[in-house]
Amino acid sequence: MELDQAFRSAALRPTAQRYAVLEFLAGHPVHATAEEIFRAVNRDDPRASRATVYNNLRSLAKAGLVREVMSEGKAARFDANLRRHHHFICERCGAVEDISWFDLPPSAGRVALGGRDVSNYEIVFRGACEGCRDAQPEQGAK
Amino acid sequence: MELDQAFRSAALRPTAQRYAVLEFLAGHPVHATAEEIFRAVNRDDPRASRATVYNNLRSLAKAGLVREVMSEGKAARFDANLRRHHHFICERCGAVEDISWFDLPPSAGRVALGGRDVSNYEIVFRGACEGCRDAQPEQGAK
DNA sequence: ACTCAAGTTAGACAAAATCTATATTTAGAT
DNA sequence: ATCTAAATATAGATTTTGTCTAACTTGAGT
Repeated sequence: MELDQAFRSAALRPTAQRYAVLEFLAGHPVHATAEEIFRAVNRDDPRASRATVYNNLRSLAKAGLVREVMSEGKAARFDANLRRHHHFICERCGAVEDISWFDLPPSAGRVALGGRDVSNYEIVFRGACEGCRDAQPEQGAK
Repeated sequence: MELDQAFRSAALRPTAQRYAVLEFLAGHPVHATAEEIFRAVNRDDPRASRATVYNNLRSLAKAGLVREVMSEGKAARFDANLRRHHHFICERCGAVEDISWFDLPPSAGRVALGGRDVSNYEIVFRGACEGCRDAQPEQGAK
């Protein structure tokens, strides 16, 4: 499976717990919180303590197999989508969706960025997702 | 002062505590955490409890005068939202800097965004800020 | 089999945010 | 000016999120 591949190329030991964390994230592209991952991993067998989940999220992140995505709520969220992508946040239902990658025109922001050395960027869009857009346009009063 | 203006147009009561929170954020564009705001506000007079600071950050955010900016650490960070802007995060020193606003070309991402209704967006750049770029290129071992 | 380092663990701890119940302030009516 | 209802503020308890510690387990290399 390609997860083994990922571990090998990252020179990271694929322990049962670590594997389970990565497997969950790879199979659930929903930007799970550490707590959700903890519960999911413990539903199946290789039990992992909270500390282990946090430890592994950190080692996976350091190896580049997972990344912590910025989020508005208090709990950190993680993502195993290794392809570059942008994000869309629905302001009505709170869903966070991946947007497939497109480049900014090379000139964009050249002036605004001044002497900074940009190695990466990401666009975060906000608005109404398809589901919410089709629902009640505003719900009047409340 | 323009803050009164802001309160009036948001139909939000400018209580001493609320005013102090907004004033601090407007005067310190550094993406403060709630804790920093709490301490700053209590250095001067109108003392505010922690709960009040959180309450006011939320009411100000709902009124659009302030916004919670996404951040990597665990503590939420806030920004007085008087001008639209992008962000730059230095991957070496962790600084978060504001980048003056520029629009995305209207066609950008049209396909990738599908049927979503975008009402706003923000670009987050990463890399080395001017200070870090000029410092040691990598620092060898560590 | 023995050793050492990496990994895991439970639970204590700390930090960040929210909640609760009460007190205070304010805007508007009288 | 006084009263009342709604909005706001408060201290402290509580919950949620994340980190730390110290003991235990595992496995690769010898």
